[in-house]
Amino acid sequence: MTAEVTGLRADARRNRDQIVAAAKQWFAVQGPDVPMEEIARAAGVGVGTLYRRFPDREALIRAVVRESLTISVAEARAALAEEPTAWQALVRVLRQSRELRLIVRLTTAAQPAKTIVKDDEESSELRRAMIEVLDNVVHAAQAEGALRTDVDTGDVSMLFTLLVRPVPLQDEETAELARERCTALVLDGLRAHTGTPLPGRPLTAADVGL
Amino acid sequence: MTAEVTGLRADARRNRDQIVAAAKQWFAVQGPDVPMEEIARAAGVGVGTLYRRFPDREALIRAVVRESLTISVAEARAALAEEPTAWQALVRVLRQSRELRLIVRLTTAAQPAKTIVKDDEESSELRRAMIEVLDNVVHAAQAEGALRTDVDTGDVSMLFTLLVRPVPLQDEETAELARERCTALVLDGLRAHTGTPLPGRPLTAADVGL
Amino acid sequence: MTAEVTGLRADARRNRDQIVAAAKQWFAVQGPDVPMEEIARAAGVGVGTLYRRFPDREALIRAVVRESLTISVAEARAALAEEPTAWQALVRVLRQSRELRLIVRLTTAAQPAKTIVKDDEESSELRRAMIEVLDNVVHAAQAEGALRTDVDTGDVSMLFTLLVRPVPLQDEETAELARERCTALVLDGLRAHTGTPLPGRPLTAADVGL
Amino acid sequence: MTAEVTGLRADARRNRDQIVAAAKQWFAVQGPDVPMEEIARAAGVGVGTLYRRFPDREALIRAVVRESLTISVAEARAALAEEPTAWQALVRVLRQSRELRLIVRLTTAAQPAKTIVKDDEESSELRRAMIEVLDNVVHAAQAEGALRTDVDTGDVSMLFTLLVRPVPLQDEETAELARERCTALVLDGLRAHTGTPLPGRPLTAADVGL
DNA sequence: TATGAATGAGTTTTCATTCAT
DNA sequence: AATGAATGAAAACTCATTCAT
Repeated sequence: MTAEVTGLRADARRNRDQIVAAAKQWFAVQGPDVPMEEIARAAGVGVGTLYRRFPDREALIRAVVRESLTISVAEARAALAEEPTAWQALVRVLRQSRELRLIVRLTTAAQPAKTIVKDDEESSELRRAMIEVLDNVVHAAQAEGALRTDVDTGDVSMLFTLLVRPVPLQDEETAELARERCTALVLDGLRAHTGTPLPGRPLTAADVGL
Repeated sequence: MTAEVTGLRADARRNRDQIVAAAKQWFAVQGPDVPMEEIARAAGVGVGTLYRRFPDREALIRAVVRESLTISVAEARAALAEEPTAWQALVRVLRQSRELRLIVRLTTAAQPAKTIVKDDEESSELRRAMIEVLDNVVHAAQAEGALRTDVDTGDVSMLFTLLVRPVPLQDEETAELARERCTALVLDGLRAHTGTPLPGRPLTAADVGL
Repeated sequence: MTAEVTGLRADARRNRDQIVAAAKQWFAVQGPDVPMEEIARAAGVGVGTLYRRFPDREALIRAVVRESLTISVAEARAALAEEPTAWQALVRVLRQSRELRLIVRLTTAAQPAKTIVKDDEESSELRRAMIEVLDNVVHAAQAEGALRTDVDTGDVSMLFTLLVRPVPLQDEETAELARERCTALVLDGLRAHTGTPLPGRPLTAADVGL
Repeated sequence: MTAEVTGLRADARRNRDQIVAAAKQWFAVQGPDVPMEEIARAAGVGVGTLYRRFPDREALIRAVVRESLTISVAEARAALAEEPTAWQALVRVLRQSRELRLIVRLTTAAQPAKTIVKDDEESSELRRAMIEVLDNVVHAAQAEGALRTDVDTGDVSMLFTLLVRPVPLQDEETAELARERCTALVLDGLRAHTGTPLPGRPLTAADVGL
C-alpha cells in the first residue's frame, strides 16, 4: 500500500487504482476466481497491464485484502472514537460492513486465499491492528455493562464473520432488510442480562485466528 | 428421487448412489466446482458412468440437493414429532445441520446453483414441504411463548443459513465450539421476552425465497 | 518405458507412440521449446490428449530421452557384439547417431533439459548403461592398439557430443558429407597412428555457407 | 557499423554500445531468445530506448553479429600477420574463439538467425572477408606442409563451428580442459603427419558428466 | 453398460512491440 | 530523446463433455 504504489506515473497510478477497484467489485460478487480478463476489462485496461502491476492472482488478492483491511481498521477506529458508548461503536462496526464483507468473502474461499493473508506481513499487521481495536471495543462494552461477559473478541468476530457473508436473495431490498434484522437479533443475543449461559468458554481473538 | 432412479439394475443403482454420495462429500468440502473426474474417482467409477447417470454437472447438483432436502425435511418432521416442545424441535433442527449445510453451500455458491433448485419441480416441492414444517415449528414455538413474536419463518431460516455456513478455522475442535456458541447466542436472541424490537416486519418464508 | 505404457488400450497406445514420435521429430529440428500444440498436431491428436499422457513438457522430454537412450544403448551394444574389432564398433556407434543427436540436442539446450535427465532414475540408469558400453568399446579399442591411449571415455563422448550437434547447412546432402568428413577427421585424430584419406572432396567455404 | 552509428550524440552512442554489449552477454549465455527487457535492463536503459535504436530483435542480432564478425576478422588478420607460421595462426584463431563462439551460437539457433546474416549486406561482406582470411591461412598452412592437403577452408570452418559450440559441463574448469583436449585432438587430425600428446590427463566419463 | 480416451474451448501468464508522458 | 506503461497475441495447461472400445 506504500512502496508498492508510490512513484508511479500519474496514469499508471490511476490504472492501478482502477484495477484494484474492479477487482474488489468482481471479488465481491463472484469470489476470488473471476477470470483476470474480466477484471482487466472492468478496469478498462488490457490483461498485460494488470499483470504488469500484479504478477499473479495472488498479488492482486493481496492488494485487495490490504486495502480493505486498511479501510476496515480505519472505520473501526473512527467508530470507537466517535460513538458515545462502546456498545454503539460495536453496533456501528457491525453495520459498516462493506469492506469486511469482502475480506471475509476472500479469506473464506475454499481454494487459495486464507494463506495469502497469513503469508503477507502487511496484512498480518493490519489484522493485528484490527484485533486490537476489536478487543478494545469488546472489553469497553463489557465494562459499560452493555455486552454480556461470557463472550470475548473471538466470539464477536465469529458472529461478524457469519453476518457479513453474502446473503443471496433475489431482490437487494429484502436482502438488506434481512441482514438488518439478523444483525439486530444477534446484537440482542449479545446484550448483557440475557438468557442462557453459552457453552464452553469465551473465545479470544487468538482462538479464532483473526 | 422417484422415476429417475427406479428400474435401474441393482449394480447401476449402486453406482448411482455411490456417485451421489461422493458428490456430497466433495461438494461439502470444495463447493460445487470440483472436477467431475474427482467425483467419479471417489465413487469408484469412470467419468463415463457418471455422465451416463447425470448428463451434466447441474443434474448432479440437482440430485444432491434433492437428496439432502429429502433428508432435511424428514429430520425436521422427526424433530417436530419427537421433541416435547416446539422450541426444542427448533433447536434440534438447527443442530442437525449436516444436510442443511450442504444445501446452503450449494445454493449460495456464486455461479450455478440457485437457479437449479428454482427450476426443478421436485426440489421446489421439497422446499415447500420444508417451509411448511418450519412454519409449523416456528408458529408452535411462538404459541408456546418460547420464541419471540416479532420474527417469522423467513427470519429463522435466514439465521439458519448464516449459522450453517462453513467456518474456516484452523482446528476442527475450535470450529465446532465456535459454531456451538454462535448457535446458542442466536437462540438466545430468538428467545421471547428479550431486548430491542427488530427493525422492519417479520420475514416470511416467501420473503427470503426458501 | 515399461509400467508407464503397458496396459493402455490399443488406440491409446498408438496415440502415445505417435506423440512421442512427433515430439522426437520436432525436438530434433526445433529443440525442446516447440509449442505443444505443434507436436499434438503432428501426432494427429488434440492438445488434451497430449497432456493426458504427459502432464507437462518435462514429462514429454523425459519420455523422448528415455526412448532415445534405450535405442542408443541397444545400438551401441549391437555394434560391440557384431563388429569384428572394437575400433570398428566405435566407428559404427559414432555413425549411428540419429538418436544420440537428439539426446544431445535436448540435454544441451540452455533452459530446462539437463536437469530432467539428472532427476529421472530410469534415464540415469540408461546413462550408466551407455557409459558402460562406451567404456568397454574404448578400452577394447585401446587394447587392440587402434585407439590412442592418452584418451578415455570422457574424451570420446565429448567428441561425440560435438560431432553430433545439428549442422545447420542449407542442403541436407552437403550437411551429410560435411558430417562424414568431420567424423573421419576426428577418427583420424583418435587413431593410434593416423593418416587415412578423407572421403569425398574438399569442401569450400561456399559449400558450408560460412 | 558505419552509417547506422555515425552522427549519434555522444550519449546516444554510449547507449547503443551498452545495449550491444549487454546483448552479447545475454546472447552468449541464453541464446537469441532472451527477453528484450532483460537486455535493456543489463544495458541500463529502458526498452523504449532499445527499440529506438534497434527496431526489432532481428536488428539487434544483426548488430551483434556484425560487431562480432568485425572483431573476428580483425583477430584472424592479426593472427596471420603476427604468427611466425600459418599453422600457428590457424591454431591461434581456433583458440581466440570468444567472438566466434557467439556468432556460431546465434547463427545456428533454430528460429531466426541464419537468415539474418544472409539477408544483411554488411554481414555478408564481413563473412566474405572472414572466408578470405581463412582461405589464406589454410592454403598457406598447406603450402608449409603443416596442414593435410585433402581438406579445404570449408572443412576447417566446419570443425571450428563444432569445437566452438558451448560445452554444457558442470564446472567451468573441466569444460575448459575438455575444450582444450578436443581442440588438440582435432588439430592432430588436421596435421599432415599427426601424433602430439594431449594436454592434461585422460578424462573419465564421470569427469564430463555423460 | 462401463470405461477411460479424445477433444477443444477457456484461463493464466509471458513478452515483443507500440505509445503516452 | 528517454522512459517505462499499455497492449494483445501466443503458449501452457485444465477440465467439462463426447465417443470409441
